[in-house]
Amino acid sequence: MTAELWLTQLHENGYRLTDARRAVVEIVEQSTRALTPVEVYDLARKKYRALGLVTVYRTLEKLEELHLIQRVHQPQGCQAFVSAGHGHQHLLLCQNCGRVEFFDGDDLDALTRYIAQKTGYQINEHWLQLFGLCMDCRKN
Amino acid sequence: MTAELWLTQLHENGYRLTDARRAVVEIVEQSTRALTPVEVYDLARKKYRALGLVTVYRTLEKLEELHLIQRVHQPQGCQAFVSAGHGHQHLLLCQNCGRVEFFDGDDLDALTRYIAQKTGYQINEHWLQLFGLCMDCRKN
DNA sequence: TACACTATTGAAAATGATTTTCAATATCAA
DNA sequence: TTGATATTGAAAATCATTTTCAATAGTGTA
Repeated sequence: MTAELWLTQLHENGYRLTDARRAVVEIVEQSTRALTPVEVYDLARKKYRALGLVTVYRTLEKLEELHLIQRVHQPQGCQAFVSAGHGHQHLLLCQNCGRVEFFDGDDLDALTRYIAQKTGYQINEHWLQLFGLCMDCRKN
Repeated sequence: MTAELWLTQLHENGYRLTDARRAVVEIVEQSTRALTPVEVYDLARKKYRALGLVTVYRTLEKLEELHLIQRVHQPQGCQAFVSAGHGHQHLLLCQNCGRVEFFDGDDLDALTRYIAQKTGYQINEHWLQLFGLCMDCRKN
């Protein structure tokens, strides 16, 4: 159960463990889709009715700060978060159901070196994201 | 003067040419940085005082629809637009001054095929963006 | 276990970004 | 030149996010 690990992380970083945080963590950790704050709010309130939307925002902020979740950029908007992969990974998104997959194994070094040389930029970082249809969504 | 071309594009697509649109187009077309709607508004109002912010939004919407500009996604936010490159190109952003460069010549086919095979996804699209420091900003 | 300190909470209000509504105006084809 | 109508800016409405604040709950300590 990784939700426990997330809570441990929060605790080890000086944050208190509350029912509100537990509810948010449980929802976000086990989702295979990126969720917006309002979606998290709606889902987490099934576990903890008294939860406030503001607390969802605040909890997501902390989870992002601890690199447990990451923001997902999509053509439709950039407000959603998913549980973050480990190490340097990239996202593969299903355009139909929103399912998120991670992958690594990209080797952009050659490209990066080429572009750096051609443009004179010092390149520090890259974002790579693939979009498509997951196995399930291809079946219709 | 590409601004003229943009106006022609607008006209050919059934949109009228107005002073407001001319001012917005001129600003966005010649900028090397991504600009937010408010930034466009402030700059364009130097050319056309009566311009309204709403018209900026509406004009940006049309320019995006015609693929003359594109939205730029950054860690700080995703509200800014730049003039779009031709064909399939990617962005290289200066983390200091915001300057935007285009590049192509990425070959992600091998990676894409590999990920498709490994995950069962049908991959339709990819986003690749590099971040770094431009020549000028490296000098300090 | 009880306590005290203070981080955390939810509600309401404030802010910021974007969209809608609407009556006045400007564009453009005829 | 004119008339149909696309476009405009202002104000209001909406949606997302942040701030404020007093009440409450978590945590380490006694």
